[in-house]
Amino acid sequence: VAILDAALRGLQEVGYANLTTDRIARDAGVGKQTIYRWWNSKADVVLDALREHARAVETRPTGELESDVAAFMSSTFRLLRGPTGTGQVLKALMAESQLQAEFAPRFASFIQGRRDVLRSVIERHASAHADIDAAVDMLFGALWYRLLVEHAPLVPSLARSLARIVAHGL
Amino acid sequence: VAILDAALRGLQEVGYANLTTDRIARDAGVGKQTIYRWWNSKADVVLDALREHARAVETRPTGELESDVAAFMSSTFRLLRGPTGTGQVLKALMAESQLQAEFAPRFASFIQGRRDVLRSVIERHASAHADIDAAVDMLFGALWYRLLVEHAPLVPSLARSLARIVAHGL
Amino acid sequence: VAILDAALRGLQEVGYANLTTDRIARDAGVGKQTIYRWWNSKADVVLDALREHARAVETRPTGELESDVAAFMSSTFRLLRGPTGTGQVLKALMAESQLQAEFAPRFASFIQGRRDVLRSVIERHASAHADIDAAVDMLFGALWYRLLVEHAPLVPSLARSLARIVAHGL
Amino acid sequence: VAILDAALRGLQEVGYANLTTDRIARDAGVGKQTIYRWWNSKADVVLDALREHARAVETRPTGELESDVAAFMSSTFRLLRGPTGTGQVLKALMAESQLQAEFAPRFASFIQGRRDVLRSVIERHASAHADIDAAVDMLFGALWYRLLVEHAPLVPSLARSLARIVAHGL
DNA sequence: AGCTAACCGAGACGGTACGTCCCGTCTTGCA
DNA sequence: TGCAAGACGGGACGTACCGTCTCGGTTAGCT
Repeated sequence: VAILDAALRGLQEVGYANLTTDRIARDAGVGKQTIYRWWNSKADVVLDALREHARAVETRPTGELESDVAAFMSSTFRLLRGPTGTGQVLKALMAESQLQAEFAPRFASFIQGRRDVLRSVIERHASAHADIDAAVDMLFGALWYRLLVEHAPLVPSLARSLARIVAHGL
Repeated sequence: VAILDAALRGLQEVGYANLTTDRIARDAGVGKQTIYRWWNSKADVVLDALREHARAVETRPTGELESDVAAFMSSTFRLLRGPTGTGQVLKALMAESQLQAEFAPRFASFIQGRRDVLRSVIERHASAHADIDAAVDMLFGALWYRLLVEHAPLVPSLARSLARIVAHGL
Repeated sequence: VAILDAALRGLQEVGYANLTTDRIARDAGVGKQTIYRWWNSKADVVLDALREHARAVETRPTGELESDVAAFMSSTFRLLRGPTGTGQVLKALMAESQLQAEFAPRFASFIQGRRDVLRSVIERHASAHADIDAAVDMLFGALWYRLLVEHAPLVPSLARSLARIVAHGL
Repeated sequence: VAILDAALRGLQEVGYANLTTDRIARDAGVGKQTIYRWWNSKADVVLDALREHARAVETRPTGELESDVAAFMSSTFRLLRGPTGTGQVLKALMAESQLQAEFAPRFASFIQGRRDVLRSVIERHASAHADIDAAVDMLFGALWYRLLVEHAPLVPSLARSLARIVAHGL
């Protein structure tokens, strides 16, 4: 509702770190208590506000494991680098989930949702005995690792490299 | 010095999130100012306190890429799961580096040190045109991903799976 | 009605200061709105709940000013020290009337009622030119002063002392 | 210090009921914590801010009980009606001491200080066996009663009436 | 040996955000 | 249709830490 909108607006204006509960409340024209009634912390609000963004990543199958994976990763990269600052927000949520124990499970379930999508993409092609979990961890792991450490950008060529290695390695 | 000891002690007693500068100062029998004279935040103190732990991961080369990588990853996993809570602290530092912009570069350089070690392990065997950066990102990425999200533990069998996929995929 | 009962029950269980409108409503099995429809604040509810208690103080005239006054004051003291906590509640209402401007006139009219009773007791005996208002203020004043400050209890001997001074002084 | 000044300023600008801890802190250019470090509530701050005002009431003895008492009461009335709003603030403090149990003893000791002054005035003349406590209660009682209920103002003629009754009654 | 200067513990300080509490009003859904 | 139930906007509260700033006592070095 208005609270989620206010949260997104605040994220773009001042960034997650400077986003306060008071600010969201004021922007949304809402009492602080109303926020605490429905969520446990600003992290939960932001996670909710973000959920719909994530749905945007969809790929239709081609015939090949490598190209499917490359397409999926590319599409995700694009979202994260996009103008909505989704990447920056996800970084902050990952951080919050480390520091606020009670937020962690809710964030983990969001992550699990993404894993399931990628897993189903791989399962379309992979042999049954392959270690798909490890592959998913490597793909998303590389993504998160670059996102968090920022030693290098999430460029399309990386998506292709990752896809190639996994496709050959499985 | 005594400050680093107090920091480590505090980490094990209350965890990173509940560790405050005041607490470290009191535990170390030191004025807060003395801490700020040498470090910029508790994250820097903890990073310093941690640096020596990381040096423990060393592997001597065998003849094979796959087994070298598996050994390196296994050894790292062991450290992270160890009784000193190194894994937990690293998670918290990664989190802090997202929320405190000025800490990020110092943490990134710590990360880069680890990358360099793994990279040199791979370079002993890989062909020159292989995408080693992507491989390193996948290996460390998978590690961090599991460490942060905790959807599955860092078991030795994962180390072997990761090594196999990378060795075949490169 | 049930609301007044719930208010009295609440007063004895948690005291005036911790009595909230929500609590009265919940205890009475009533919507908060229903309370606000008939009263302006919890102070008004409590004042209503209290009114009947006050009627209990009645004295029949003897022949003497001093003994009539002593009897009236004694009787009032007895009520205030009684097991219903009337004294405690009155203190709280006096407090509320200081902090909530719109409640003050309603409380003042309650007070005026008591003044009228005492005044008529004195007028039975006093000479017309005596300053009865001052006497009433002194008598009730001493009562309220001890009630509010609690530097000493409202014992019967005080009632006699007050009556003696006023009777001789007028 | 600056906090007490800010409190007094705030009292005159918005009155006790609308005076908030945040406001005092902001006006004084001070962190809220600093206030809570030295006082327990805004009531304590205000009580402190007020203490010096009270010292202003001093009377030198004449030869007569009645005139001494009348002078003391008159002088006190003048202070309470004065332009600093001392009377209004005292009302609010009396109210607070009813609603905040832990403030009550501190306020009571302030009250006791005033009692001691009046008592010593009376003791200069009164016979040893007279009930001076009752007299003090009546005098200050009448004062507080009118101050709190506001059924009539604290005019000098009242001071004279009270003094006469007490002087004749003792 | 005495005097001075640097250092450092202790912790008060200005400041910001937090999460809770209660108020008095507004909305919903059952009877 | 009326009322219980309770969500809501609002705003003060008291607490927790942050990073900076005094304040004294101690110590080390210089005279």
